[in-house]
This record gives sequence, C-alpha cells and structure tokens, in this order.
Amino acid sequence: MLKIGELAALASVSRDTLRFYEKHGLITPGEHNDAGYRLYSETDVHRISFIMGAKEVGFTLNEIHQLLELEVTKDEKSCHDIKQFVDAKISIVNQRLAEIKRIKKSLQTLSSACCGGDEPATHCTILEALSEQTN
Amino acid sequence: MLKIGELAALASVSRDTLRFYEKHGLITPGEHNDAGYRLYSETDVHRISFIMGAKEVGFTLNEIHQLLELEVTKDEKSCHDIKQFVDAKISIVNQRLAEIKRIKKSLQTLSSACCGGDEPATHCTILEALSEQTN
DNA sequence: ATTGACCTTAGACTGTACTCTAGGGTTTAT
DNA sequence: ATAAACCCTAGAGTACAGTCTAAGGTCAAT
Repeated sequence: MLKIGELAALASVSRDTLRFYEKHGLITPGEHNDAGYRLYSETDVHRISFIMGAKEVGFTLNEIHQLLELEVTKDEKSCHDIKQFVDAKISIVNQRLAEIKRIKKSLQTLSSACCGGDEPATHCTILEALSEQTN
Repeated sequence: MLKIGELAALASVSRDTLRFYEKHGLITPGEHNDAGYRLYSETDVHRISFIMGAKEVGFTLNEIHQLLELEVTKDEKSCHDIKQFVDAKISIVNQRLAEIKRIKKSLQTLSSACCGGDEPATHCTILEALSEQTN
C-alpha cells in the first residue's frame, strides 16, 4: 500500500491533486492507517494512470468520472444506457483522433519544410500546411 | 467579408469567444467597417477552424497561439528554433494519439461486452477493459 | 421613424481544475 | 529527543477560458 506522496510521485501529480480528485469522487483510497493516512492499492495506481491519460486527450474530470463509473452487468436496463453513453464517447474519440492526425500531418509538413526538406521552403505556416492536405 | 455574428455561427462559437480570442491575439479581423464592426475574411474562417480543432485535442490557447505564430522562412536562425518547437509538439501529439487509441479500444471493449457481444458479459468496467489490452 | 436584431467597449462574473496556507498530528533519521 | 519530512482538514487563492451585463451605437424592415 502506498501513502499519498508515494502515489503522487508515481503518477507525477501533487498530493493536493489526489485529494482534490478524491473530493470529486474520482479516486478513493481503499484504506486508512491508524493515523488517518490514506493508503492506496495497485488498482488505484491503474486508476490514476487512466485518469491522467483521459485528461491528456481532452476528457473533463466530469466525463472521466462517468467513464470510471461505467460497469457492464447483467442488468439489461442499465446496459442499454451504458451502450448509448459509450457509443457517444466513441464517436467523440473518433473526431479527436481525426483532428489530432490532421494536426500531426501539418506539423510534419512544417517540420520538413524547415531545414533539410527537399522543397524550396521559402515560406510555410501551419495554416498553409493544413490547407495543403488533400485527404 | 463576415460580421462577427456570421463567423460565430459558422464556427459554432459565441461572439464573446471571438472577441476573447482577439484580445489574446489568436484571431484579428482584417478590416473594420465605418461603424467599427469587425469584418472577417476567408482566412479567418480557416483560422478559427484550426483553433477549434487544436483546442479539441487538448492544446491550450497559449500553445495554439504559438502554433499559429510559427512561420518557416529563409531565416536560418529562427528556422532552427521552429524545428525544435514543432518537433516537441509532434512528440506530444504522438503521445496523445497513443492514449486516445488506448481509450478508444477500451470503450469498444466495453461497448461490445454490453448487449449483443458473444462473450458472457456478466461484468466489465473500463479499467478491466483497459487491462485486457495486450498490445 | 421606430422596433428589433445586430454591433461596440469595459468590466464583472462563472466554472473547472487545481494550488496554497494555516494549524495541527505522525514518522523517520540522527 | 528533536528536527525534517511526511500526513491530516478546511478554506482561501489562482489561472484559464470563457460568459454575461451595462450602456450605448448601427442597420434593415415595417
């Protein structure tokens, strides 16, 4: 079991951030020791890593909370709701995927136009790099 | 040339947002009419679309500002700086790409575990869906 | 010519996600 | 045994990205 500072170091976040996430229901330590210190498990390590990853690609803490709450069970009613929610998220993710690929391409155009590209490279901006993309 | 409300409608943002972006140097109308109204060009439409796309995938307004300022010219000195900056951004973009693919896969696992998958689907959470990924 | 939909600025307000401070208790190393 | 490094809570403060309000000017249609 890890103390808050240890998990914080592992996940490259501050202790305050972990307490903040706890207050908002994102991550709750399984146990506390006699002194009241938070004790985190292996699962919590995965959980915080998921949170950081989802945050990185633009999900809000609220959305991440909803994703973490998702749980498919035999209960058919909730299952329908989950499928709707998840499928909506997948389509958002697909949009982000397309957008990030577009940006990556334009950055690469910019980088290769710069020092070392075969092209004359007299002039290039990111907007021009974007509009050069024909796909 | 478009007035602010027209560009706002086109880009699905508020007029206030456009004025806010202007205050922070992200987009400046090329002209003003006699009454002082902002008038936006075709280029501004592309510019705001780039801004929205970059924002969507997690760039801050500050980073977007820097991206928009990038301009490759024959000036070799600034060219080196640009290459460094752009290559750093490409590596961030690659991380986001990997992360978003990971999340997409786990959402798909979740979705197919739910109603209609062939698997027993008695129980599945996003964390389990993530840890099932072997690649 | 006046109503309503648009535009202007300046500045106050809001929500999200932290980040810090104060005041205190605990643990570890010398 | 005492100082440094850690932990606790509650609440204030901050940065970012808008969003809204007030007070007024402009434009198009009736």
